[in-house]
Amino acid sequence: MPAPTDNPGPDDTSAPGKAQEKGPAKSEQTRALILETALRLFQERGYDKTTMRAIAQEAGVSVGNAYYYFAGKEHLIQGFYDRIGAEHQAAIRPVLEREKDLEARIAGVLKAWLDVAEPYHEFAAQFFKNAADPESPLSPFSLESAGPREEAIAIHREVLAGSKAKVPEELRDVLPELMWLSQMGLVLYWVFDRTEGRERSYRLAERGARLTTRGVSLARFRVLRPLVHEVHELFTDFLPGMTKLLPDPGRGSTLG
Amino acid sequence: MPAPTDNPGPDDTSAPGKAQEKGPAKSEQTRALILETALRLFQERGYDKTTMRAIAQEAGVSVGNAYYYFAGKEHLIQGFYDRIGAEHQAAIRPVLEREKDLEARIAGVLKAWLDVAEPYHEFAAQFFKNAADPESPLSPFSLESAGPREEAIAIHREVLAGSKAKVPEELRDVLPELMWLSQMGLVLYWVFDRTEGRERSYRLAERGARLTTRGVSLARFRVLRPLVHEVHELFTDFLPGMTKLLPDPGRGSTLG
DNA sequence: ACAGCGTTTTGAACGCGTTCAAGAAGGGGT
DNA sequence: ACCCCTTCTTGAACGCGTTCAAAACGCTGT
Repeated sequence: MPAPTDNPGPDDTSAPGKAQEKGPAKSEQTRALILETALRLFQERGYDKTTMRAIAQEAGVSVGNAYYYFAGKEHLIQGFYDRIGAEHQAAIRPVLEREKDLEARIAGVLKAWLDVAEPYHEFAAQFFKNAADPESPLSPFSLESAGPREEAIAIHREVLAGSKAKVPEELRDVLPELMWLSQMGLVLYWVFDRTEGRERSYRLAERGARLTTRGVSLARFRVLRPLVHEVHELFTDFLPGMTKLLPDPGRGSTLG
Repeated sequence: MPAPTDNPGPDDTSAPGKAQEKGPAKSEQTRALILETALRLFQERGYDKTTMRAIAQEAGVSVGNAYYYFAGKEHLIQGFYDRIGAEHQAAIRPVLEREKDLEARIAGVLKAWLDVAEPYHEFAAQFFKNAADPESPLSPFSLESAGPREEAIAIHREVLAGSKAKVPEELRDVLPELMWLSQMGLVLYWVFDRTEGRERSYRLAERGARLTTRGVSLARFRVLRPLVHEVHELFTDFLPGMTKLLPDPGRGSTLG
């Protein structure tokens, strides 16, 4: 367990001093300074070799101050998630406008992710370690990541909606989530990928896009009804419930 | 990075003193003692709350001594992997002899795993953290895990071979690996599963078994040819290569 | 100016994983 | 017996993430 994150300070993504009415508090500047410094050092030296002391010193603050704003070292890499997410959103815009073919759209979105994530590959493993930990708020499945996750799924919804492909009724709801899940698979593969320029990951993205497209277009055949139904059931039952698997996040007042 | 694992001491799973000709060296006893103590304490107090100092003290040795036998704290949990693997092998024997129906065989094997793994669920997350790290030898995809991984895949091969289901030529080779991969998916789900008695994981196992079975039996239809071909290609191309994605493990003598 | 109070900042201290130089044990070989 | 070499064992020391009591700061009301 990293830490209960019950700091007295403002939590991640929360506003500065709440009693404040004025502009961007000094607090936000300090917070940003620490974050920027951390991300820079992570990129320069790698995650493990960047110490909290170094971050603090380089930012011109004390160690304790860093912990006032961030619950722990791993919370600093949340900044990378956000950054990648934002860059990805920007990168796919032209792709989704240009391409109308489903396969091209999927491949485009996936490859765009690989593109923007490339600079961070070196320590991607590091945040994957935390990602696999159900306790960690950094896990893509965690409640805390619900926002970014929804955004990512929305991308796939748009990929699907903007294409001319005919998607069977039954799949329409779950498919985006399924595509997101397979994207997580790609990410996992990518993390392990040591090939030059992440070449194999790009090829996997292409193949995955093709496979998905074929699957979708075949899904309307009669023989596949039971299979499609099965897939649909499995993912409606188990995917949305994933976050619910985690312990209830402190139901303070149960109204009873 | 945990540590280069180039200790002077005997490596995991290696014989004791090599110059020795005699029986089970004292060394092996010490090693086993430390391991047993560690596993016991992990189970009693959880992984994080068990310190190396406590393990050493409880085992009646010094901290340094533990590090002589094990490259690091996380290497101690390798013992759990082995234990689970062995217990699983034993647990599936009756299942594979009794059941001849493919779906029942798959479900049986998966549920058997959930059964034997249950006592370790509490800190399963901990070893999953390492598992997602490509650098870690504990990752199920790592070269170091090739042995256990092959064993696990062999189980699925046997599941398939011993059933009366007709498996299309093209899938016969890759299917066991695919089933193993989906098993890893189940394990991931299980790690996150907080429901009573891991109830949802069991249901997912059942559903997964059904889905796989349906998929296999449908795979012989004509319309599905391209899809099956796609799946086959994707997994022959990318799955076996996974370990190859990792950096070459010191190619000492390249024979040329 | 001053007191009161929330917010922000500090840095010493703690606990833990890990390392390492030094020593103890156990055998041959002479 | 003695030396020498490998194998094993020790525990102090190091580095790092993290905590916490105390101080500094900034603001508002009087």
